[in-house]
Amino acid sequence: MKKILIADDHDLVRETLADYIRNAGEFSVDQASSLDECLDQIHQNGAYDLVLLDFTMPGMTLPDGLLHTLEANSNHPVAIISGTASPETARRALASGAAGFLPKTIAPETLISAVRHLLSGGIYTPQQFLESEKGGDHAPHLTPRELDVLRGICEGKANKEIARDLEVQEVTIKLHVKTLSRKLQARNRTHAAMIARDMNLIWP
Amino acid sequence: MKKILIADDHDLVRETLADYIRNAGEFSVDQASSLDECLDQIHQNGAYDLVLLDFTMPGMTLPDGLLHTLEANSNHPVAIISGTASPETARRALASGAAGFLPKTIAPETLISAVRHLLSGGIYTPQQFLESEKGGDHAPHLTPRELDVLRGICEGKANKEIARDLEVQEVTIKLHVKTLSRKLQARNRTHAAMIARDMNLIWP
DNA sequence: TATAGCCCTATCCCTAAGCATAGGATATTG
DNA sequence: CAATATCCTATGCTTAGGGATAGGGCTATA
Repeated sequence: MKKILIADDHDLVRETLADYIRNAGEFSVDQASSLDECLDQIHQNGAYDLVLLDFTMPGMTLPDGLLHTLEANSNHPVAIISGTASPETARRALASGAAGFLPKTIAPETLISAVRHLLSGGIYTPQQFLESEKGGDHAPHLTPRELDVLRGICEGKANKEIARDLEVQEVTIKLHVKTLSRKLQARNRTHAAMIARDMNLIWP
Repeated sequence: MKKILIADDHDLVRETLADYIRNAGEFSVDQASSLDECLDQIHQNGAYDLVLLDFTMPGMTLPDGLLHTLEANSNHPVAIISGTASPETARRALASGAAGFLPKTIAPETLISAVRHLLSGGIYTPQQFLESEKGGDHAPHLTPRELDVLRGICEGKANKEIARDLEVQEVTIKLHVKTLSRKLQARNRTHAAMIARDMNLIWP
């Protein structure tokens, strides 16, 4: 029987979901409620045949959280499951090596068939997320430093303050703000903050 | 048999959840996948004994979405259910007339008992959300105009741009930005945007 | 009618943000 | 080694954001 791990911090959602998948009778399901717990489970129980990762759980980021999980799971399929899904995010997830992207808006029966498909090595993405695949829309790669600055922006800090925290000059922060805004295609810091949140780029 | 309406845009979550509650054998459960659909259901089928409203669904805002639902449902209990729950938000929901606040992190069995409690006219809130009840932390009331400006801020627009859209002078926007930032206790527009998103004050 | 809340405007001011350009210091890697 | 990427700094500039203060007009309501 195939082993599946579901990682989601919402007990209510995760457990009813795990129940539902178990009731299909074909899978054994384990659970985790954070990224750390997820990695622990994998290390303890060995690689799973499929890992379903919630996009908005403690410790989860894109792409790092996904990459860590893939590595820990010996590159067995890992799919992202999310409620607040944008096509852009879906593409980022797939580009980073996810085997699938499952919005929580899909029907339960569809989920089961998606799981079967993923277990047999397939890639699953709903049509609507592939249709809007406008060309040249790369997943922006932010450097560690840029992420530091982005974190500060998201907390509403001023450049000067971020500079103090990171122990660099204010001009340097301005530089990072400019470049990361370009990469995110944001028109200013506020926009960048909102985009960052949409994309789950940061984690407090 | 008590009638319950669950409104959540995530089919997967809503349906597995509805199943779970139905399996308790005490309730009949209807579903809606947006605020509008929720209001429609109430108008068509009459008031429900309990409505569970997802916090992050199309059309949902606090407090307006909640108030509309309460009104439509003849003030029968309406509870908010949310994944991204902050104590602050919980307090805002309760202050606006919600009968309860159910984070999606609660255990499924706890949910059932909470539902029973709500149906008998009680108020349900997890302890942790009441404990951190620091005094004097009012739910900020933003005027319609302030919400308009806030929407613009969240889209990364400049004051000048917002002014053009709303057909007023730029100074007016600055005024609104200042006052709404005060009300939200934000240090600047970026911070205000993040807080607004946390509190679900805005909807595109 | 008086009070209060909301909305709009004006003027003055200072600081923060953002852009461009240029250069130096490290690392890593083909 | 040369190429690349990242990070930091500097100078100079323009515009945007944010704050204080002081009005006027409107509407609902006590």
